[in-house]
Formats: sequence, structure tokens, C-alpha cells
Amino acid sequence: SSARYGRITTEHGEIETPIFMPVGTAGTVKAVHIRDVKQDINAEIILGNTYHLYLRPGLDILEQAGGLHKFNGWDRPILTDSGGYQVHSLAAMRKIEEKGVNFQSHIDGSRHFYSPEYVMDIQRSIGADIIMAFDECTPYPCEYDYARESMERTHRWLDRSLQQFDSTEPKYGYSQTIFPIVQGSVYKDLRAKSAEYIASRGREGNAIGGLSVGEPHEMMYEMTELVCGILPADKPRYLMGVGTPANILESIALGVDMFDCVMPTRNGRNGMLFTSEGIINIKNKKWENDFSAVDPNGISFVDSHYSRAYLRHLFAARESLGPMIASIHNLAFYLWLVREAREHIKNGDFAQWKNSMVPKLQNRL
RNA sequence: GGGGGGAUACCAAAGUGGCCAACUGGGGCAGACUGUAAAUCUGCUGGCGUACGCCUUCGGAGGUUCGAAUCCUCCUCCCCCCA
Repeated sequence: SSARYGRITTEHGEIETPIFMPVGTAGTVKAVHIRDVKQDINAEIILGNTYHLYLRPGLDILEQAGGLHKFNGWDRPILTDSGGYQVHSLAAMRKIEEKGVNFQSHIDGSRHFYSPEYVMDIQRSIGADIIMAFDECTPYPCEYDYARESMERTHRWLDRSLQQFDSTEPKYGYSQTIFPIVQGSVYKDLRAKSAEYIASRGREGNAIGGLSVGEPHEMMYEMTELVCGILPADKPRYLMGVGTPANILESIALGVDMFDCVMPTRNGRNGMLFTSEGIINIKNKKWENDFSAVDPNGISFVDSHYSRAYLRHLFAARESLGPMIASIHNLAFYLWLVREAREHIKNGDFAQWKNSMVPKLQNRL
């Protein structure tokens, strides 16, 4: 196993790795109060999104607030995605050129232009501790020729991102750092080339993008393993957008240190609970009169305070407390999972523990 | 007492001779969701069958017709208006 334990230091605090970062796209971890993110879930770092925050509330408001930390009341580290994923997910509403990407807002259809330079400026204004280079997240499947062209363009955009980043200053008195992103779709030679390019930039951390976009898991692991073998061992590796609890443990085993995913929050809002014994669809009739705890093994307040029957009722009645409880539970579970992983890494029995956990995590309860 | 309207699947509600096992919505059941255009989307929802299909349904009973949820007769129940 290539699993490792590490620490990342920012001016908003230290992060132990492996870590899972709750996604807070629009400046909020959806359906979860910041006090619960901090205390009950005990997240160490959360995400924000350049594209969403730029559209709403906009840079003027964020700067008036004094940055995102002050705006949303989260005083621990924040990482912002660059909008590269929106190049992927909003494919129908954008056009990619060498200079940058023309977007249409999904909110009002208004037109905007993102260059790597501008995206750096936006992330300076948001004030994230870790900012991401502007990339293109390619879809799956992706033709080899397009994957290569896109990867090469992402590399050129990276150098422009770095130049802009290095020639500008933080706006709120604390330092920021930038992570470049490996691309190359599911092609080994492209992934290797990209990983070498990204490694050569010598930044404080590196990310792997363009995975978990629909490719088979074996391909995702194969690419992750290959890239981790090339990225420097003494810098954190961030696998963007991953994933299921099993995905996370398998990827930790391959040498990944940082994860983010909408799954615990989005799926939670839709009634799916992840637990150490398997997956629960709390909307299912079978939980109707199950008055046992939401998660008997869970460590968060909601796990022991509420019953499955009650949580099912909340979903059936479309009460907003349902998605809130499920989101808190899932995030607390994800954070518990990575903390456990750390302990087992330190104890030297990670691989054994991981192998015993993965089948359970995928059970359907 | 007089006059009028109505009864369709779990609920509401279309359908007024064949294209109807029956639109649509709700409810119910199940599924999907991986750097969040998502507290969203999809499927099923009379019975049996994997399926071609077969069987039983539109308040009840009878009738007209090649053919009825739709037309006729009687019955039962509900609602509204006037006394």
C-alpha cells in the first residue's frame, strides 16, 4: 500500500491527510449550518467554487465582506475549484478557445469570459487558502486526439495561471497557494506526460482531475496509480471529485491524500445514507417502523439522536430537516472514515483494514 | 315537497360508441446521483406472466349494438338550488 499520513499547513489551520473536503459550491455546504460543519462533522477544510461565487454574490460583495471566510463564517481552510469542472458540466453553454472559455450563466444566460489569468484574480478575491489552476475537465468517453489537445491546452493554461498567481498578491493578509491539475483522460501516455509536466512546476500540492466522470472504476484506479507514481511523494495529492467511500479508501491505498465529492451532500439530500455497514436508502418502506438509531456506529449527534423511522418520515413528508440530517450524517461519516484511515496508516495496518471495509461499504442495507 | 347535477383505479380528475387497462396530477413503490445548472431526475403503480399475451374493471342490475366507461331502463348513494 502507498497510503501515507501527512499534514498541510495553512494560515487558517493545519489539515491532516488523508482528508475529505465537504463541497460548499456556493459558499455553503448545502443544507448544513456552519456550526455543524465545524463541530459535529468537524471538517478541516471545505470547498468553494469560483464559477458559482463569481456569478453570485459576485466579486464586489465578496471583497466588501473581506473574503469568503468572513462572508460565510468559516474560519478554517477553504479550497476553491477554478471553474474547470463547469467547463465540463456546462458543456452546452460554453465555448473553449486558446485564450479561455466563453460561458453562459446557468442562472440568467448572461455571457462571461474566463481566462486562466482572470480565474486567478477571482480566486484572489474569494480568498481561498488553496486555489486551483484553470483546466478543462474532459468528458468520458473522450477521443485520444481531443484528450491530447485538451491536456496540452490545460498545460499552457497552467503556466498562464502560475504566472498570474505569482505576479499578484493575496487580498486579505494571509497567504494562498495554487495546485496544478493533471489531465489526460484515460490514456496512460497522456496521464504520464501530464503528471510529469505538473510535477515539474514544483508547486506545494498537485491535483488529479478528469476522473470519476463516468469511466469504469478500474480505469480510474489505474490512472490514479500511474499518476501518483509520478507526482512528488513529499507533496499532497488531491484526487478531484472522488468519490464513494470505497473509492476513497482504494485511492488512499494508491497514494492520494485529499478528496472532495458532492456525493455525501447531494445523495444525502436525496435520501441515501453511507454507513460503515453499507448504504441505506432511508426512503425505502423497510425503515418505516425501524426505531433504531440512524447509525448505531455513527459518532455525530444526528446518528444517535434520531431514528431511522423518524428520518424516513421526514423524507416522506418532504420536511427540510430530512436532507439536513442526512447531509450531516454522511459528512460526519466521510470524515470519520478518513480519520480511521489515518489511524490505520499510522498503525501500519491500513491495507488490511481497507480490505475488510470496502465490501461492507458497498452493501445495500 | 319541487328542480337540477353527479357517481371512473389509493385520492383527485379527463374520457361521452371501437385508437381504453383507461390522459393528467397527487399519493405510493423502486432506482439514479462522484472537482453541485440537482432538497433533483427517472421508472413502475388492476391481476397473472420475463415477454407476445391472457383475465377482470369505470356505483348496482338488466338491455341496445358486431362492439359500451360512453346509448336506453330501473335501482342505490352523493351534492346543489327553490320551498
